[in-house]
Amino acid sequence: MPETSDQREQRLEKLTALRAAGVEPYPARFSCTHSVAQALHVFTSSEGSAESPVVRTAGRIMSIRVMGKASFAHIMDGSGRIQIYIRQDEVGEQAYEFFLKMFDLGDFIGVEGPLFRTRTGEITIRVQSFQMLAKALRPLPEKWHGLTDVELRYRQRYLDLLANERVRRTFITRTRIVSAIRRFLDERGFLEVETPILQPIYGGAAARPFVTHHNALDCDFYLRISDELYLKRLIIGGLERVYEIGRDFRNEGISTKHNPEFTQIEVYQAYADYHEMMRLTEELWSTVAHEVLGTTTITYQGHEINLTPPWRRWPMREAIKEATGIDIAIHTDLESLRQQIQERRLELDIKPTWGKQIEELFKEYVEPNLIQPTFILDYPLDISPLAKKKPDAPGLVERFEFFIGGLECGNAFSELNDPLEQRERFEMQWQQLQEGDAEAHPMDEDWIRAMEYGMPPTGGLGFGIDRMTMLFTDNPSIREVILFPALKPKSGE
RNA sequence: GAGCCGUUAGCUCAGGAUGGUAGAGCACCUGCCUUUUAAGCAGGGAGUCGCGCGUUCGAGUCGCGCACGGCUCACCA
Repeated sequence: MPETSDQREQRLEKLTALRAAGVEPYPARFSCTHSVAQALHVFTSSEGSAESPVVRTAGRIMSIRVMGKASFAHIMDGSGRIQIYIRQDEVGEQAYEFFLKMFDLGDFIGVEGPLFRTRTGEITIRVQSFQMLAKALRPLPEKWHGLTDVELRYRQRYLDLLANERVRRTFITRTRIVSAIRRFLDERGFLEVETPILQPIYGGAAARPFVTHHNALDCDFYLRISDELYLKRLIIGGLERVYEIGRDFRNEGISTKHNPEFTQIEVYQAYADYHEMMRLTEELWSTVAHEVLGTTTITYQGHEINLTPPWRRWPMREAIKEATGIDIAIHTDLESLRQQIQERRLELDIKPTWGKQIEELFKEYVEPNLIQPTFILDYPLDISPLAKKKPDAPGLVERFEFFIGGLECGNAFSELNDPLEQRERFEMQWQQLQEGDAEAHPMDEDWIRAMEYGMPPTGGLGFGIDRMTMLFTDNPSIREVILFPALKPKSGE
């Protein structure tokens, strides 16, 4: 083998040599009797009996230690990692030489042989025969430090998953969370449904959409910013408990808490109100935590957080009053609210409406301190065009958001089901759109028409699966819980 | 969009204030080694120092611009 500098070149030469020797480096199949985890288990449970079990298993070579006429290696499959032991006198001189010359870290190998325990106590396969299952042409990340370069980890997530056990666990947990949510809702009679991602009018949230074009129809579509208005059409249609887990798209800045595409669940239940949705929320989160993590206490960024119901219910009015001294039930117009902010010398951006100003006040002075699970109740009407008015509370709606670990996790309300009022709300939004608010809700005549056929009282809830996963896996950035987070393409690629 | 920081071998990182032949560990190649496990020992190969322009006799190092990334802020139900 000529010496070349490039490891890929060297491996390509091995590939050629394999084929020249009549060995297919990418065979179609290899039948295993055991996964790696099963092999370990079968040995443990048979230890002490006369015959040691023979297994046939496969995996990726993660380390090799050559000691002359015998070698050790570790192989890894999806279930775990096991050591293999290859001896020249066991497999023959030629086969042993073949192993040394042709196999590299990263290659997939199939092995067969009895299990034993080494002098240091590690369960090991004593290889009697082995086979190349797939040749790797590029070297793996470093075995000790793994892969730490954040950009490489995101752009080549497969390497991150290979090298970093914690990352693997995070994404397995994410999948289990979603399964547990489905189980929870299915058991309670909710139907999982699918609604359009390409929508002629976007809505259900305040956000700027992505626009795309349909060639055959020659018209623009928006990628949905939420599922809300379609799911509520299903409520009108008599599907009284529905949910959807799916991707939403918002054309906004990227941060540790925002990815332009993210996964949200939305749940709607006829004849429920927002109090009912609070009970559903705390029940769901604590049940899922218990199923996935085995506990309802999580640790997030150094905070111990208890998800056991009931969670704190805190009206926004009281929260703001406690944090700033301002009573929004007294200062019910923008002018007097601003005056209060000025008098108290609060550092705050100026917002164009009463509701937005309150929201700003809340975000600045209350939200960062909401570590234990908290429902914040009763939001300003002008930032909630789809929620039902709260009786005897002018300017407020029956809406809550919930916060855990300082993260805004979800949003819910008693759904507005009065079609005439819905029209007025949209007209208010249209006014804000005229005044330059790019996130104001667009008028949706088709939605109003649907509601005019009669919509039962309904509770609706939405929350982010990504942020839930962040909390459950103690990750501070949303990119750590999305397999392939949005990144700018490198120029030239 | 703004500020700060980062980008050196396949990977993890030194070097950079003070400009003068580009370094380490892992990985790779050669040799020795039949219970090792971050195996060991001896030897060896490997670089567009992110890209471009400039200053200089000379730039990984200094200056300017650009790209990508991270954090903070802005934006964001």
